[in-house]
Amino acid sequence: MGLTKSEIFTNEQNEIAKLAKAFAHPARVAILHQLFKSNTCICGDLVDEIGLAQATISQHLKELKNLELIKGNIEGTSVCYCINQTKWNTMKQLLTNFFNQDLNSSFNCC
Amino acid sequence: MGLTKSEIFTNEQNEIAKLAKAFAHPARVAILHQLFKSNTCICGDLVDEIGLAQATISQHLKELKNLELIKGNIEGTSVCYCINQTKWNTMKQLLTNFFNQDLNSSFNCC
DNA sequence: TATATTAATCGTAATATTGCAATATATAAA
DNA sequence: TTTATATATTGCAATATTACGATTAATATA
Repeated sequence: MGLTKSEIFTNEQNEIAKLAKAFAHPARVAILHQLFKSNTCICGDLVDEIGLAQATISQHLKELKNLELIKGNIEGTSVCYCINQTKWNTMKQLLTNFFNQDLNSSFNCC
Repeated sequence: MGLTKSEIFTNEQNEIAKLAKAFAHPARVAILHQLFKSNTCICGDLVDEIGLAQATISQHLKELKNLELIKGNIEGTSVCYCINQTKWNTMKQLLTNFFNQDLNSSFNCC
């Protein structure tokens, strides 16, 4: 128990859920906000900007990187992160399609 | 520890995260798919359609109801659920705005 | 009224997530 | 080469989530 039964859902449903998880924590939303807002996207800057420990930020960055929503680039001792625009766009497509699906009819029981 | 530090994030960041959680599990995505697809949206039908126990479906429905993304309507012994279109639209607005934010510049370190 | 049907709630086990201190790693600078 | 700087990883504690059997509550039907 406690284990999500992925096998009973469609690939699309699992993919939507997986991507939505990226935004399901305010720290990751804050990181993404920052990456959009700023040209410099050094990990240390994110730690300063958001008030969480370095280890915690690093962990959230790893999750976003695993989903390929961001890319990291080593620059000396620091790492420069930025949005992976290609993946961001396919994610956007999938999620907005989900949001924009129409009700089958005007019938509404509630 | 293990407790999300909501107070260090903006209201918008917390709200995005809270709503994204609704879609962060395939069972809830499946429930919403079903509610969009079908006129009849009886809880028992969802249990049959999706292969999870009644208690589990009921719990997921409760979360969606708490977020006000769906409404429930008692009909005899059964309960008819459907999308709360007003809330769905405000959610859609918030999330798509987030997805559509532009990069500050064409500069890209990666 | 007694019984069946439907959904919510409770209790609990298993698993996942969040957060951080401590440590490891890797590069830059002295 | 030694030291400083920046990030990743490890280990662990606290909390949250997921799933389901059992039970409860509420209505419908016989």
